Amino acid sequence: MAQPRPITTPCEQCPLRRLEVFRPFSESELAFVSTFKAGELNVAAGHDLLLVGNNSPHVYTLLRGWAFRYVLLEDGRRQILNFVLPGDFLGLQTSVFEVMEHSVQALTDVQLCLFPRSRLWDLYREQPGLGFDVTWLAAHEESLVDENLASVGQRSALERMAFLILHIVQRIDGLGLVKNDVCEFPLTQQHIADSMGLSLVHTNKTLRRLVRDGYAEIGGGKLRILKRRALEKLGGQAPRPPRLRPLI
Amino acid sequence: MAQPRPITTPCEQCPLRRLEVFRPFSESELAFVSTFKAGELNVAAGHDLLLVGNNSPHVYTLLRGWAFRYVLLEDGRRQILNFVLPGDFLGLQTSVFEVMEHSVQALTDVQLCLFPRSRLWDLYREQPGLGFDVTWLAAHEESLVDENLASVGQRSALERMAFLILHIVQRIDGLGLVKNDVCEFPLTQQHIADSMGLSLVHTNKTLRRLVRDGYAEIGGGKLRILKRRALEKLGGQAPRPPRLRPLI
DNA sequence: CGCGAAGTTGAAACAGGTCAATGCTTGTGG
DNA sequence: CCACAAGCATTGACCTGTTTCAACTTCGCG
Repeated sequence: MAQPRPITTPCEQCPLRRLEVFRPFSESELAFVSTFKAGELNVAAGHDLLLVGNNSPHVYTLLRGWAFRYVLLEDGRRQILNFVLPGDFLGLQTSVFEVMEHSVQALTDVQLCLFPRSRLWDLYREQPGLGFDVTWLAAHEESLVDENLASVGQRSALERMAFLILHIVQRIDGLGLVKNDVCEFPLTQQHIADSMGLSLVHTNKTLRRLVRDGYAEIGGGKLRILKRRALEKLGGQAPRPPRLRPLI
Repeated sequence: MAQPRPITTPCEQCPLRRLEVFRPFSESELAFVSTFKAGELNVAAGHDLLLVGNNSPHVYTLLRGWAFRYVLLEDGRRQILNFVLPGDFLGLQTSVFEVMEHSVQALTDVQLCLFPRSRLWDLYREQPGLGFDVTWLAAHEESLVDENLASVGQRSALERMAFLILHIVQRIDGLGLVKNDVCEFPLTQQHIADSMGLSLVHTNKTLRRLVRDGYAEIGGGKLRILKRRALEKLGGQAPRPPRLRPLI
């Protein structure tokens, strides 16, 4: 299920780093990250990367694939907090609070860069700019959850659906993975339901309606946006240009 | 409404810092924070401290009083993201993203410590430990929103109410402000409704029910916990010991 | 004393939940 | 190549938690 691997993708040749959403790194920053990286980890879809209550010796950057952060209530209800895409940083909580307060599960097969927690201190000490970047990533993740909370707390099922779709497309787009308004979409309806705080059945009905009314198409692991304007009006999403971000 | 003031509470005599929830600071950390602090700000209840889209030249620590972070949807619906209590750090987003993505409003009259954003870089450079603390605070805030999202997404109205009450009491307790299961509680039902994603009317009915069934008492700006055990079962909150935290 | 903000309460409407059945894939083993 | 199981999607019928609407009360304050 989870197997460490030698490094197949050195940081200097990281395919993500070439993307223009990621801020250019200085020589010394890149050098630091490069020695910071201790290995890679491949995990198959459906398996947990991090588990609530645990305390991993590593922190991670998602290199390939999709994952999601979630919590379980006592009785098994699951809330997906947000989806994790390439370039996102994972496991900060184990460094900061000693234990994870949520779990993270692979949605597709994923590949992660693995960094030893023990050296996180060095990062702050030797590369204050990267320290700031870690804060950036933490604040960024919070802003994702903020938006999600506003959606779940205030919007109707159809509005939430529109929001989720746009939100995901917007993020994927920043990674250069949207062509002609089409992108990968590996979520099952259960994932959608759990992230939006809706029942599976109602999610299905709402999704059907959204498709029937021609807003978008979903199927075969792909998503196609058809009426972007209308979706934006529904979901209340202003189309934002992707923000220049750090990549650790 | 908002008036800067000379410093009346030097960091060395900060009443918060004496509390045992806050981790002890070294001489040099304290010295840094002390010169970092540029002033104080007093804001009256009901006024905004930070406004979405704006970009304040300062970051803040809440010294006294309550506030809340919130976003407004286009049509005026409001989602309260979380409540802000003494010791919490505010305005990080203006440093990290250039603009705020949420607003912050004073719930009671509040007093804030004011730090120049321009020196935040110095903090990371000169005091890596404090840099890490800022990350800590960002991650902590996220964990508050995570819990809130799980509550709003998965729990029934009554459960959410129980969760909110316990959650607040737990946080206030860390500040030493709960005596005999009684604490200040300045929220109106509208605040509660907007934080839980419920209508005002239903919030009222649920709250009434909670009181009628003897779980807690609310009134006169005070909250009294009566059946803690039962509330914890309802709200799914394990009583956690307050975590040792940094205070900038 | 009177006004505005906050809290209460009942009745009716509806969004979304629950239950139950059916189909469609896909992968596995015989 | 077929049978079967397992996971996911779909749909209808019914039920209920929550919203909405519309009073009315209470409280604090100028």
